[in-house]
Amino acid sequence: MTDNQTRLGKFTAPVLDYLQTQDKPRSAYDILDELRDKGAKAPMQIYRALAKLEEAGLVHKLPKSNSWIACDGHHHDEVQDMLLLLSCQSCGAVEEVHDTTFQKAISSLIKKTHYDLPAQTIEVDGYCQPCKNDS
Amino acid sequence: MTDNQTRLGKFTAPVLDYLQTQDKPRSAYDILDELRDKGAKAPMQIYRALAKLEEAGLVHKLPKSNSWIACDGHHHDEVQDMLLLLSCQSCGAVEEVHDTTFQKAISSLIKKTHYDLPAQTIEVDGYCQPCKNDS
DNA sequence: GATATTTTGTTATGTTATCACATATCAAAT
DNA sequence: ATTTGATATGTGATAACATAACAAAATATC
Repeated sequence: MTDNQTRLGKFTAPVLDYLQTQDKPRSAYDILDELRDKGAKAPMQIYRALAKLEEAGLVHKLPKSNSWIACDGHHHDEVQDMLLLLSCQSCGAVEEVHDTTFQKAISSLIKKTHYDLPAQTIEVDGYCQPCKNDS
Repeated sequence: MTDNQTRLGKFTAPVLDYLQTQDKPRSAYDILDELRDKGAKAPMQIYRALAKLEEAGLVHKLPKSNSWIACDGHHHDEVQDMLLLLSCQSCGAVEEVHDTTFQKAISSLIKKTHYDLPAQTIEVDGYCQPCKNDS
C-alpha cells in the first residue's frame, strides 16, 4: 500500500490536522507537545513530518518566526510560487498574499540585481486591521 | 565624556569593526568567538552590542539567517525604512536593495490588506550573478 | 525468506537567543 | 561627601529552535 498517508509518514496527518485547527502559527515544539499522546517523543519526528508537508505544499513555515501554519488551500496550483505571508504580531493571524504588484516587484528585482531567486516564503510582520484599530 | 563609543558600550566598536572586515554575514556566536581575546565571554555581551548598533543603523540583521552584517553606508538618511536584503546562498554576499518598485509593492500591500507594517528588514535568499553563472 | 532500502525511533548535540540577577560606573540630587 | 538613580556590564542558567548520528523496525526487491 502506497497511499498518501503512508508516503507522508506516521505523524504527518496528525501534524496537519493540528495545524488546521489552529488560528495562529505554531512552533515545532508546540506540535510535539500536542502529539505526545499520539506517541511523538522527539523533535525530529515533527520536523520530518513538517518537511514532507511543506514539500507537498500543505503547510508553510514562517521563516522569521520559526513557526508553521496549514496552507489556506487557495491559489496553490503552483506550489513553487514565491509566497508572501503577512503576519500579525498582535493576534498571530497570517494572510497568504497573492499580489501581482508584489510579484512584479520581485521580477523587477531579478532583472535589476541579476540574482537568481528560487521560490521561497517571505514573511512580513505587521498588525492586521482589527489589532491596529484596537491599539 | 559622552562620545559615541561610551554611549554605545564596550563591545560595540569591536563588533562593528569585525563585521566591517567580513564579506559575509556572521552569527552572534562567530562574533563572540572573535572577540574572546578582547574580553567577551557571554552571548549577551554581543547581543547587546548588536542591538545598539542596529538601533544606530550601523548593522543589519538578516532575519531568516540569524546573522549580521555591517551596513553598507548608502541610502540611510532614514534609518527606519523598510529594507530589503538580497542574500546569496552560495557566496554569502548581501546586497542592500533600495528599490522603488519594491517600496511601491509594499505600499500597495498596505492598502490592500489594511495591515500596518512597521519598518523592518526583509531577507530574500537567492544566488548572485557570479555564483549563478558558476553553477 | 534473505538481503537491501527506506522509514522511524531515540539520544545526543548544535545553534540562536534571552532571562535573571549581581555588580560596576557615573552623574545628578541632597 | 553621600545617597540615589540610571545605565552599562558580567555571568550563569536556561529557553527555544534544529539537526546529526545511529539503532531498530518496516518495507521492498530479488
